[in-house]
Amino acid sequence: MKKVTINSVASYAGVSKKTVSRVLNNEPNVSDATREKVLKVFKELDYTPNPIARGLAQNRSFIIGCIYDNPSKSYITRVQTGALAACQENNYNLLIHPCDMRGDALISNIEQLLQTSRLDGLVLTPPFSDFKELVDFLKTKKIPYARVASAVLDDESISVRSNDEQGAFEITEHLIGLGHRSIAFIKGHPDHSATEQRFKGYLRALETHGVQFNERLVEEGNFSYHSGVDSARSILDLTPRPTAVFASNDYMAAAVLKLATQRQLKVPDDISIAGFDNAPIARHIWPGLTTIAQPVEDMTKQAVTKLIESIAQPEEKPYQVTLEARLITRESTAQIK
Amino acid sequence: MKKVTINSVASYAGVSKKTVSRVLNNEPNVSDATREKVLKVFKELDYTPNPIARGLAQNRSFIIGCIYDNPSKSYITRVQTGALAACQENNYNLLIHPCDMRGDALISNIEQLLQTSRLDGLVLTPPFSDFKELVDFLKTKKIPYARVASAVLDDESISVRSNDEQGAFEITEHLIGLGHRSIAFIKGHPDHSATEQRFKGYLRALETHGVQFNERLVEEGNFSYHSGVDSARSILDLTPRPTAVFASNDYMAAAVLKLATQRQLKVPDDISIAGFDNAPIARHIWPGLTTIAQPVEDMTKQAVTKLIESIAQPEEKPYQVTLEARLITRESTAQIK
DNA sequence: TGACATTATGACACCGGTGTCAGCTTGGGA
DNA sequence: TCCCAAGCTGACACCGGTGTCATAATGTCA
Repeated sequence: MKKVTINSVASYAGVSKKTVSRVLNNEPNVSDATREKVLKVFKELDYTPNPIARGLAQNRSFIIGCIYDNPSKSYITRVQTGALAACQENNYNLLIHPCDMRGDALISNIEQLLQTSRLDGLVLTPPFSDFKELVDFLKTKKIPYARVASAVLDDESISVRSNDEQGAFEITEHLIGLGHRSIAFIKGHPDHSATEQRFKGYLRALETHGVQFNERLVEEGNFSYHSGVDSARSILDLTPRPTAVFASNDYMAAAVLKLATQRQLKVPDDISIAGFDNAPIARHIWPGLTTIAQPVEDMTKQAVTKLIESIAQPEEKPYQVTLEARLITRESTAQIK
Repeated sequence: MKKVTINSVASYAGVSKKTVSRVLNNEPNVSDATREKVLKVFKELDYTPNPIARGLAQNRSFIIGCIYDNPSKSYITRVQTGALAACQENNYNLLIHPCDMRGDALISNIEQLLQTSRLDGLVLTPPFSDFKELVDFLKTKKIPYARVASAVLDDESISVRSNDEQGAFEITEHLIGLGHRSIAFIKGHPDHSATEQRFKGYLRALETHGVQFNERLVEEGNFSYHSGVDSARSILDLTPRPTAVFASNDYMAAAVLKLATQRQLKVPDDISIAGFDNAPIARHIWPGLTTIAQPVEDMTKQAVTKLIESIAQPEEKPYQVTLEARLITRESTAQIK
């Protein structure tokens, strides 16, 4: 079984390479008869163009990079799912690149990645979506990029987000509606812009409903389960104990639930717990977590689709979209007793 | 800023392209003086070879594909971590390709993938690791592949596994040691070879310790949380109720725990629960799950490293290794009352 | 019917590497 | 001193596509 290349197709069809190339790329100026003939040969010879050769000629790799530094594995999985969907539709590949947000070497690490892999574009997921230094670097290097779940839509680039502030507002409002007035809050990782957004939503809900803000009820977390345990300890030790806890993601909420249960507290009877993200764990534990569902796959898919479009036609075409988040109530929150 | 290519390096250093290529690939027959000179120019010009051009010349893509169809996201994440580690060390990229194990189109789907992406090799993760049809296909196509967590080491290929049977034996033995004699078992997905292995370990432990096997205690699951819920329902409805449940993975074990808790059963006082895999959820819930930890990252890393080696030097070099699994006891199992 | 615009096609260079092979240096042994 | 093997180097083709430009074929209009 010999390799089928553009040359074999050309000679078999009795046309030049270039004509075959034209047919391949749906270029104009090919007569219908010739196009038909070549297409038929494609079928007969079962021809697939070699993306590497094409990449060399066009100085493209047909690979999109996705960088992340996120403690939430389920979030990453969802991002990958969305990105893969977009890539598959456009015959792109996805290169995943976990890296360390903090290290000094970050920028040079990314530069290295771009150099060696010749990526056509980069998807920035939290916390990189709002990492100004990196974004500026990509801008000057003219590397196409798209941002997922960035806090703000402030530039001419591609950015798809969901409304974290509004989500946090709604879930806090839900707790207030259940009669809670002492609602603890666990913040996320300071590098993530979502952290501030979710906190803002919490504050706005308190204010809207005339609930006094109490800064002793706020704990610093970092989105990891472990940090949730620490925060939970502080919160459960408070006297009077808050009647509800809103953690900035489900892992930390799960940690609160675990510690509360260990301490013989009944959830939601003794304390209500709410999370954020609708991670799998939110429905894998008892009681299930009330949380906010974000369309992570959809966000990422849109971002990557637009990114690939912008690679093909590099006019500056901003695409800035905010998708809605949705409250999901489960058993972990209830009317105050 | 102009692109730095092998040509610029060559003319700058005053040697031929080929000599630069020799230095790049550490080939012999380059004088030390020349080598030094070229290496210096590499630094000065900050040269990085273009993997696409190299790929075209050598008919390689420097991309490894990883295919999976696994309900356990955390397992996939761990596989990716291991595979990425090996890839990064060898300047390879990882292409992830979720696909449907059952569909008729599987083989042609994979064929399509290989055609369009020109992968250099494939990592088969469960359930594909033991999918004979696919393995045979790859063999005839002479596509290098490595198998992760396959049930058996029976051929001349690359295969890294951990000892599922022994792990299941140990955890069952642990339960027997705690006084349990009525131990329910939830099987995994029939397509996964681990399913049978774990069941065998369970049986062997019963036999070794003279515990009568009772087939009514065995439920069919499929590794998903949801299937765990169904199995849990049947098991908890049994009279007399078993005093322990061993689920073939942690998600199903978590489902048993959730249902038991919903039904006001105390774990482990009323019923002990054990899982398998040491997934994150095993320590994120209360009580934490007693389980078997497998070196998934390490397995995958070894497999991919060997795979890349075998691509570079395609002599038939089997690499068949079994790593050990480890019992982790947490709060979900206890002495029978 | 002739002049000219438009469409269709192919020859050829090029992308940035690697493989082959020939030619030039060296050094060691006869 | 001469010969030959081994070491070093470069010229050139090649991998499989795409871009540029010249040319051939066709159509249009006066």
